[in-house]
Amino acid sequence: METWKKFEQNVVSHSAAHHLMAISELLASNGYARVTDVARRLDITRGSASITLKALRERGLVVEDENKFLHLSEQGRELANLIQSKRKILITFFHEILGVPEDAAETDACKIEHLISEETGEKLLAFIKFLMSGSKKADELLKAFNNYQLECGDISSCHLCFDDCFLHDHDQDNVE
Amino acid sequence: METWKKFEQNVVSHSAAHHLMAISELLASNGYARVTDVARRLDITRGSASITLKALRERGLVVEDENKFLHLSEQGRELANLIQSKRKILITFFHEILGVPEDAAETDACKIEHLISEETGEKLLAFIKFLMSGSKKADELLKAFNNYQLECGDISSCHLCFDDCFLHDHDQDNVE
DNA sequence: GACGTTTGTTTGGCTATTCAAACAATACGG
DNA sequence: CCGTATTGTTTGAATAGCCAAACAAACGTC
Repeated sequence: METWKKFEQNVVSHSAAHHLMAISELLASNGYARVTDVARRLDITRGSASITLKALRERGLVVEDENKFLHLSEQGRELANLIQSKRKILITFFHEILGVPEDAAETDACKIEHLISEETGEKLLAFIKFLMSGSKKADELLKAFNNYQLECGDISSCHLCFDDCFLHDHDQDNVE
Repeated sequence: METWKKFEQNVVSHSAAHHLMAISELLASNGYARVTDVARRLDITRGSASITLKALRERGLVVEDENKFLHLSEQGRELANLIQSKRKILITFFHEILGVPEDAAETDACKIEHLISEETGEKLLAFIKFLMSGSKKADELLKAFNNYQLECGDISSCHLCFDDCFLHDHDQDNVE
């Protein structure tokens, strides 16, 4: 399978992920979640929410009351938590560590939260924990990175020109 | 506009991005790129490629010869390079720095390369450059992170439980 | 020049996601 | 009991991608 086709092969789609998280958040804030509440929260029509939620019910991620109240199954809850964790990890990394403005960080995180693997999420979490552990080494490095960014002026002078920098270092390691 | 709806609002879709990159790579490796070549490279039918490439032609990202040979417009080339740069940056970060296995890093990068903003890409590039600059501080930190990872054993013991760790540090800063 | 291959396009079908609009069921007020 | 509002579902239409299959044009071979 070509790598690029794996884009669609995720546990849940972006839309489905947000339906699950909407239920989770509504339960936490309002105590209940119905089709209408999910639709309102996601700013889509009740019809759309109804259909998507029906599919999630059939997949066993969402459960419905006798009274039409929606709940997450154990599996659904785990999935929602997983994605929410990834989002928080990404926002923290982009904003707190890289210094991307908060709203841009949130947009980027929202786009990719349901796409990154558990493995990458875990490693990134470990990295963030390490950098924010308060250890002298980490603090110094973060400070140094801030200065480095300032020195570079607008890093935009570089404009994502990755190639020139150090891409082939590895190949050339052997050549030396 | 709800943040979560921005998922679809990108310069190009995942599919379109890969059509552009396929042309770019085919031109580099074979010297030419036709509809059939793009289709073969992406492992889709010629029909699908034909339609997607037609749309890209209409958007001015792809140009066609008198002889049906495909080329990228200036804009198309820039876009392809941008996305390719982001992919390389992401792979480097996931694999070289976080220690995610190479194929997992590539899969993750492929999924999100066309989604992250220029700003995040630039900051991430700066961060990578800084960490891989060979400076003593950076090297020590990377080594320390590796040890940290080993100590934690399988970080899976933590399982993306972001919340407990330090999420609310900021709110609590003020409380003290 | 007839036959087979390659190439590019078009068509019909499928899935997922959205909307708008129609509809049914339930509930509340008077 | 009638009218109105709320809720949830269904239906028809749109878009984006994909496939399979049919098709036309061009090229090669003998």
